[in-house]
Amino acid sequence: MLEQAKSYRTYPAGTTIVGAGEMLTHFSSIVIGCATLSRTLEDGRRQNVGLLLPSDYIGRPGRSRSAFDVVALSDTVLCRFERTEFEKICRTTPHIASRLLTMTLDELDAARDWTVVLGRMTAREKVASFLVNLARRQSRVDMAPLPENGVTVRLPLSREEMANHLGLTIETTSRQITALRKSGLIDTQGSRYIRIPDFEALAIEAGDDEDGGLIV
Amino acid sequence: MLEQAKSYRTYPAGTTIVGAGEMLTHFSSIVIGCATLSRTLEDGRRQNVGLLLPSDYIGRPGRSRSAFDVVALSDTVLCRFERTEFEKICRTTPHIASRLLTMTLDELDAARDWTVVLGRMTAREKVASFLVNLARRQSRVDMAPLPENGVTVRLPLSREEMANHLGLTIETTSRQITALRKSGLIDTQGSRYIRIPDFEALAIEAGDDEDGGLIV
DNA sequence: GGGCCGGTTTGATTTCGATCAATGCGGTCC
DNA sequence: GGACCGCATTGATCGAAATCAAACCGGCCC
Repeated sequence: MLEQAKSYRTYPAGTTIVGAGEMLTHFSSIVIGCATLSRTLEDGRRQNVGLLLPSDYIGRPGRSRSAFDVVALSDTVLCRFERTEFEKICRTTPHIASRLLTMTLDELDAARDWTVVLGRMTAREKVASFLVNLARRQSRVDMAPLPENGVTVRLPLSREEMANHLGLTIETTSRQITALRKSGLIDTQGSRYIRIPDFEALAIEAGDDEDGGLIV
Repeated sequence: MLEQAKSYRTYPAGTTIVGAGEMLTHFSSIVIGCATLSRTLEDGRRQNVGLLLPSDYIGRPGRSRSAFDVVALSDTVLCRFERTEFEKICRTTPHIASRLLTMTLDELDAARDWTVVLGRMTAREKVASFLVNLARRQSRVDMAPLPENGVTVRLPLSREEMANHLGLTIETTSRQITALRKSGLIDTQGSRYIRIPDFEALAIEAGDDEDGGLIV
């Protein structure tokens, strides 16, 4: 059933996997790599609405077109099911459907959490929140708990893509990273690696009252 | 089955239906009224992450606590199912589960759309977007198509709640409404009624390239 | 009526992030 | 090596929205 319908496909970094409004022939999940879900306004303003990491899925049963652009940030391998085939599987395998619902509800919570960041946080808090979220997700993907002292995060995005995620410009994003470094909250190693010496301290800077449990 | 497990409950305007982090004993849907889904940061900043109108639901199978505050804006009647009972129904009635998935996917798209508004739009565009969205949703609830000329929207929220929805302050929200009125894009009748003489014009102001079809 | 009270509007000023504009930095190609 | 190119950082200035502060308005109670 599931096994037979499965196929894999690789997208090089920078490729558009699906454009907004285009047909989504497959339901896929990310095996390796990283992609963004974004929208571009006519005048060129762009906003990322999601960051897809391994185990995240693309596409949805019952909707044939994508509402957003899906762009591979790094070389990305997708595990794919033909959409109508997948819908059939959903109907006949309650367990899959229920798992999908749980994942979707989690994504909904994450999207709403992000809404708070975009609507009410300062540039500094936005950057701090993003790093905290990314560190949590990466530790979850790696199946390793956050080390007590010193986490290193690999940024899968350029400054421009970070800015699009945060609703900021490249310049302010860069300035805030510099500012966080000067405050001793982070350490930079090239532009793609950030070490967080005290995770709790950064989480506080992110205005994150919640206990950042790994399992959400 | 469904019929027997059902109960109704009314919440007066201003009441908190569930607080963030509290137990969610029921899965409910709004019958009459209007509620917000919001989060408050320690320093008092507040962001609405959703506006719940009739037919929207509150709660989720598989999660016992609410991630957000749910507050009734007007007197609100909920149709409720005991949560564990509802989960049982979901497992045994694939049709319900699949309907719930569709609704959740729609909410996810809406949350992501809103993310774009919060992240990249100006105050004027935010207010215009909100009015356009609200008009579309109200016309859907009323099951009536948007009249070609002149829609009147009843705002179920105060300026403060609008500001919390838009990631703005009360003052800028109010100023933008005044500005849209002076531009002839809207007409105000008291602070809770807004008439939109030319819906398309307002949609353009909202940076809305999409054809705002009623059925999404 | 008059006074109060909550919400809304309007005004003056400040501030944070955007914009405009260099400069820096690492990699690659000649 | 040197020139170039794409990205990132830093600097100077501008502007949109926040903040501070004052009217305004409608409803309600005395």
